[in-house]
Amino acid sequence: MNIVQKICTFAKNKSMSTADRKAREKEALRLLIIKGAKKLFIEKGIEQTTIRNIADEIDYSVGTVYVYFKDKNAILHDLHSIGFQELAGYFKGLFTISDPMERLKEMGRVYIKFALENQEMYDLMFNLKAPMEYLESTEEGGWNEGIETFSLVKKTVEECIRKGHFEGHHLEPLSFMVWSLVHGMCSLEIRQRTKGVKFTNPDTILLDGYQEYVKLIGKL
Amino acid sequence: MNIVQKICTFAKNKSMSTADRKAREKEALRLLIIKGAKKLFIEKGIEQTTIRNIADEIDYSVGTVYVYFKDKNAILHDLHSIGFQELAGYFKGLFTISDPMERLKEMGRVYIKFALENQEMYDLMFNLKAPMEYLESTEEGGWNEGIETFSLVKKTVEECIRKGHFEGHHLEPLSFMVWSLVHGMCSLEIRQRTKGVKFTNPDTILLDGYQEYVKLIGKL
DNA sequence: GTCAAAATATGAACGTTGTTCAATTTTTTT
DNA sequence: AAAAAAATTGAACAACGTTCATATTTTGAC
Repeated sequence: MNIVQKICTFAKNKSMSTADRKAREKEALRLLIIKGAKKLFIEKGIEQTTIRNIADEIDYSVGTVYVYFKDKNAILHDLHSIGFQELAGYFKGLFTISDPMERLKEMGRVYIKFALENQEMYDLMFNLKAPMEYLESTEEGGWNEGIETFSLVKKTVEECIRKGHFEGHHLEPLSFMVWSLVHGMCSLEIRQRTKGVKFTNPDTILLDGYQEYVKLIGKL
Repeated sequence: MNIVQKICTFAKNKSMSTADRKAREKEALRLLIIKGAKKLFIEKGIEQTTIRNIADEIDYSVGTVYVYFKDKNAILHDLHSIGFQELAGYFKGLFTISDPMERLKEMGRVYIKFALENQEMYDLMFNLKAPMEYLESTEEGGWNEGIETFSLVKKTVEECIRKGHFEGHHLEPLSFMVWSLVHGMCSLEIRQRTKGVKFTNPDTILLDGYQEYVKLIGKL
């Protein structure tokens, strides 16, 4: 079928239905792969999951996975994006809180909760190299997932400043500091750098640490 | 040579010299491997460095590497410990600063400087799973490297509290928060999660962010 | 100096990994 | 029903960490 025929095929409606179905099927299989991958990642860890595992899980062959994804990094990047969509969704839900200071505090709690309940996903979003390597291997713009989620924090900090809080502080570095503080706690915990450090109460050290931060900014 | 002979050999001094030399040579080769590994890690990244690369670098065979190290994780753990020794060394040097608040601020700057100048080492110390996996595979106590370094921060925070700073705050969660804040900034930067986030001044966002923290605790 | 034994070093071989691609099977169109 | 297109397959490849029987070197007693 040459290009002209393709255009004709595209023009006549009777064959549009099958083309649409094909597209839907392609998307469905893509999603099936992602879903299988996510299941295995959570079950046995990202590093312990192979492409063969994923193919087996969804009853397809290895080759098929590579038809739908350029490489393993592409799968990891897709899942990393899904993680950011979920986190950003939680953040957006917090905009019902009108007091920006309260909203900012709650954002941190939601962030920590998300990180602890989705440790493999969090790893993918913030610790692993794969998603960033995928971005560098393609020419499809920057790290929009992170930028957009961060902008929700920045917007909230901005409202705080406008309301008279954080006097003498600057929006961007302050927002970065806030993000870093919460990320740092989650990162240390998930990467096992709190184990062995004998805190008085190891089980609540994250929330206790966060409480110190809340106390701190409460004075500003 | 049976066990009795070994004890005899150990008892008589004339053969101690060669035994000592042997021990020194073993230690020297062990150090050679570590040094070669570190060089390659810095040159081409940890993930891109193979055991074969390391063996080639020091003109030994793969097998020899495995005589001196149980597995790759053992090498990574050794280097991770060396990193902590270096960082703890810098921290100890700061105890010439008598004002604990000034010392705490300087600790953060030194920490950030160390992280940015030794990104692969920092990754090993705080982001990679290998060193912790090694600890779990052996029964040789906990994560002393991290605990001891953290205790230097804790000690300084304690002095701050004693001097009347951080009123209403608690030592351990507060220290954890401080560490998390600085680690979070370094982790986000090193793992490329600041790239693409269009800060007004991307080159200085870490120090700018840290400055906000310094400003913050300066009021307490 | 000689020689057996102990210590050290070697690299071929194994099982897994991510990845590719010619061949096969299935679906669509004519 | 046949031809064309699309989708799927799994054997094969290179590279990885790791092992271990073999080879080499060093040691200590005579």
